[in-house]
Amino acid sequence: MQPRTHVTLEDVARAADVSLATASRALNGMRVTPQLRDRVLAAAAQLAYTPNAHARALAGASHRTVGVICHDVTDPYFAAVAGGVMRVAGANDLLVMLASTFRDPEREIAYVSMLRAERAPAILLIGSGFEDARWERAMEAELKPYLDGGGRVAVVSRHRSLKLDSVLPENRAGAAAMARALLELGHRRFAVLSGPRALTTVTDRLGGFRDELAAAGVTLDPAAVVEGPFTRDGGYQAMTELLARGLDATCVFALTDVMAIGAYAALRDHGLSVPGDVSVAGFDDIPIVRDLTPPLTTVALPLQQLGEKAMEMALTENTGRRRRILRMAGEVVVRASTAKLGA
Amino acid sequence: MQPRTHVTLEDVARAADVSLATASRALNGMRVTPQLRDRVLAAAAQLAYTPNAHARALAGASHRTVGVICHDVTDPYFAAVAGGVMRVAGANDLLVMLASTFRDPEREIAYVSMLRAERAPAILLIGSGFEDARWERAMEAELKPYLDGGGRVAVVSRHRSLKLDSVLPENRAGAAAMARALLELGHRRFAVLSGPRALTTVTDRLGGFRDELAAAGVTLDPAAVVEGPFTRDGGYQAMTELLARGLDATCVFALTDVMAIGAYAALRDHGLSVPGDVSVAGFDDIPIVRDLTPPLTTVALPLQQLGEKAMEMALTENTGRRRRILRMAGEVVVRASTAKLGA
DNA sequence: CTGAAAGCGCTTACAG
DNA sequence: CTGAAAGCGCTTACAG
Repeated sequence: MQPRTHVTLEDVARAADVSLATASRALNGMRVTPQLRDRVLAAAAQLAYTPNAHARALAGASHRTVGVICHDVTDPYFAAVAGGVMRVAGANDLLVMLASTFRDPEREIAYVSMLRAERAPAILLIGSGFEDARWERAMEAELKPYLDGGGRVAVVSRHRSLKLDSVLPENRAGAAAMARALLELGHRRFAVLSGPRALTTVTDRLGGFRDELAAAGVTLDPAAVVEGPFTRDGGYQAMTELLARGLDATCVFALTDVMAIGAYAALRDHGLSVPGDVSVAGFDDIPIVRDLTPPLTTVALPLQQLGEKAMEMALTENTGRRRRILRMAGEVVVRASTAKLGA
Repeated sequence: MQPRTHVTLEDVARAADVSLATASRALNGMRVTPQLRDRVLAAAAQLAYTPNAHARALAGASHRTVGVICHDVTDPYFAAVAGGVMRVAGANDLLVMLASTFRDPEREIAYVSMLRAERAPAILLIGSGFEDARWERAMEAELKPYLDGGGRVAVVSRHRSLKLDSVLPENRAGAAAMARALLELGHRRFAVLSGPRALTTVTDRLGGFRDELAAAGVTLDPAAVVEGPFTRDGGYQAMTELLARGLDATCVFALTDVMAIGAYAALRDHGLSVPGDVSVAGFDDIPIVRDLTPPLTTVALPLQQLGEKAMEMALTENTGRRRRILRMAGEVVVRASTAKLGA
């Protein structure tokens, strides 16, 4: 911005007829004679003074703006988590810089770099990491100096390689629990709407689901696992593809609620009913799935809490000698989208 | 953050054996002998140097972080608009500081103040303003010095009193068009799920709807207008209240899609079907309403564009002598939630 | 093209 | 408690 007429501390000090130091102290609530304090405050108000946050940060005062990087604010999953982050941030008088990578790994690294430049006291990384060695190295190259400089980083739902304080939804266990619940309902033939294999969330959920089925003697046909983007349209496409291949399953497990929503639409467009013709299950429990018809069976994650805990973690010093990991369990919620099959 | 070991420009200059000025110029892509430039870049990379954004801002370089204030990131409406904002911001290498007021007027003003302190080159206010004289005065007291200091402000869907560059959805016209569409379908008895009267969006949409009905000789019974928060649960409560009063309408108009979603749930819980027992219409066309059962009739607003245009407006100088206003029309999309009544 | 130096607006030891 | 002064890390006229 082209500063034109910015009121500075010096203006306030002059108006109150005190020194710069006294004006600064009065404004920051440090010990100052009440009389002087009042004069300073009055002058500041009168001049509509706002301190320059950059000057403060440069001069050593702590900066109250934290950075949050997510894939896409538009996605209900991230919106819910971000909501939790902002709640805690607001309660702590912190401003949040929220960046959307739109799932571009390069951009994610660029944002960390910008946040580093901003000297944000904390950075939150929300969302699944990429399983890509080159990306990991580049990310570490950014994070390392940031951490060395005293920066705090916390992560929600990340990959194993970055050794950071983390809030981890129990994706594997949640998917396994879903497998059991579905088996319990009598299903034996499954299909999966999967996301990009490069995402750790995908490998965890898919692995947990498949292994639990295997433990029950049910094998998941690789041809019944279709990959698509982690979006509503990705779910639509994947479901359509599955249908084109000749769906041979009584139940479709979408690795994400958002994908399940797309699957609903694809099934509807093909004249198939849920759960009459095929059952559908999801993962996450984003708020809207309760309002779908039928309400979606899913693995409920405490989404808002995920964000709150990560923010709290980043705000509190890690006194121990190793990284902190907070695991958050998911809970299967059986709703009307999954049919109980007769014996 | 307690800076411990921050690499500074001086470190880079020393490592490259050049002056501070040359290091700065090389890093900022200004004319420098290729040889020196290479040395500086190499040193910077080697040291993992990141410039201190605060120092740059203080020294007069423009700051690349803009501020966005919305009511609630969690709300699909704001998420969609914010998505548009972030797209344009990302394309311009801008970082976005996104704040959520959670609909607290005080907090909104506090955020503007913080953004002002950050010397953000632009501030976007997303969402309906409050029709409250005290609040307006306080807001103006923050905004005025910010604008005088060269700050840019653009607003999406705001109130009339703040004379700012604005992107305005045509709420009144959209609601009127919806009234016509509903009359066209044969409806004559209406109810409205309204939001807080203090929001300008509410007065516009409600007014447009009511006036258009009146023009057709249909009066909207005041008792058929129920007020609730602009949330899913607010819609649920309002619809429930309406039912308790003894619903005497063939069609319910929710001033917001999010409220309509709550209304669906309330109707379902009362064993009423849409549109069999009662028709429902909304406003906004948030992405999810296409996937509801039945898909919702609504006034479609170009949500992402609202955000994009506002960001573009804030990024481009207002050369004229008066504020810019960009009106964005809504379009009625009739889907399956509204029945056609026989003659 | 390059460098020495001033200055951006604060905070905080350091004296008094 | 108060004030003069140094310093935070850059950028940018101003000389050369």
